[in-house]
Amino acid sequence: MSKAIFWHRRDLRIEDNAGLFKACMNASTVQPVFIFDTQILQELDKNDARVEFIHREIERLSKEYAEHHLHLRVEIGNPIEIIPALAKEWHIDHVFTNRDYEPYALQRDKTLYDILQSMGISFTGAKDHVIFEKNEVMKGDGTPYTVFTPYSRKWKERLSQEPISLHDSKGALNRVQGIEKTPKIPCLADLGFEPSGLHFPATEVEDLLISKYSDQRNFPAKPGTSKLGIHLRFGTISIRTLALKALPLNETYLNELIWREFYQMIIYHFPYTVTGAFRPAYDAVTWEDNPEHFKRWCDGTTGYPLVDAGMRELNATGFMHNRVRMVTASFLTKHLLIDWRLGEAYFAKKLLDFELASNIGGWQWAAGGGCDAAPYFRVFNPTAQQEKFDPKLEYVKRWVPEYGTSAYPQPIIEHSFARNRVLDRFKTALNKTE
DNA sequence: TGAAATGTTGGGGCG
DNA sequence: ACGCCCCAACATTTC
Repeated sequence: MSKAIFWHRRDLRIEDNAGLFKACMNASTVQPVFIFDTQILQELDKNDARVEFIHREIERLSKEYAEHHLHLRVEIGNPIEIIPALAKEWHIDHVFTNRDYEPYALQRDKTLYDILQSMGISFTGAKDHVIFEKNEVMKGDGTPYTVFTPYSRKWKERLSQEPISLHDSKGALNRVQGIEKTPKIPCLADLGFEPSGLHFPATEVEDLLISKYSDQRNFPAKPGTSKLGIHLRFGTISIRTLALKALPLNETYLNELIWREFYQMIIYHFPYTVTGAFRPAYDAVTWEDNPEHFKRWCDGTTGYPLVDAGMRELNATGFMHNRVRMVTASFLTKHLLIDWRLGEAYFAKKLLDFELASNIGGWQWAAGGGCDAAPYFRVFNPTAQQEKFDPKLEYVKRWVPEYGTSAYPQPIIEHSFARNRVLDRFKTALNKTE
């Protein structure tokens, strides 16, 4: 008759939840817990929409549990203190959770593991956030891949050998009882946060959108992308469910899910890439870091319409179309010669779907110096990108209504000058360290 | 998951 | 008919 805590973190659902299923199979009492981690919250702005999103999903999750005669316990504070305190209060034998691979989480979970072990309590993680974890798709010689294409080939090969199976965690709830008798959820204000006013994407995605994804995804004016990033980030949809759906429909869409796992694998095996270039020679680049230029990039007033539209979309919605993410990142690093870390931090703050590994990977791809990055001499022409991917200026006009009038600023920098400057600057940096 | 510079080809105008 | 030039259009190379 063992008693367990199931600790929700980035898996805010009861369906197809690997760790929850494991808990229900190994204990007769399973008490679900969620903690608003003040270590994380204190870093954020008061109107950070992601906290609002989590709060909303916690309310939903709590209601779902109530339908299964369980009541989610919600706490605010430091998990390293709260989990052991609850475990003691409830005479818990096991703590189950789903693994989180970010550096902060790994450190936190290691500390908690030691504390619980000293109390005689087991702490067990499950694979839930990815199809294949960091060590499951490796080269023949046992070292990690650093190039996407062969990685994805091996990933798909492995998938064909061990098909995805879903966990009936929802059904398994019927096997267990909880501890809490009533739901109690803090309101957003209790957390010190306020509503953002932003709209959150739906969890549903049409088969048709996935099928058309390859053709439509590059055109930011079209609803070609699924916007499921935030749901994958917080586990309000299951990666297994999504991959099963995408598998027969569109390989290009599936590849995007594989990119996500590729970058998580990279950041685990090469943790220095959180702060430095995958190829360290690129850390020798001398950046301009002009604060006035950075501000105009953030505000979307560079005088390059596609760049400005992208930044304004980000500022207004917490989302930016993927094609435009590449264009804005390229513009900041290569045209303005501003350190990719500044752009990365800005995206981290603004993007609802922010995922550390993907953001780092994407920025290093754009700046050069990443693993499997575009060579530094591939410089996007922001005007040509607009002509190719938003030829009718639909997207531009949506976000930059004054484009084409005298109210719209002149380009902050001339294209061919910037292009020659960045080619020269990178070449110098790379020669220096040879 | 580029773009620009440079090279090649071939059709048409023209003397 | 022929050579020559021009210049799209496409291909290749370079950054």
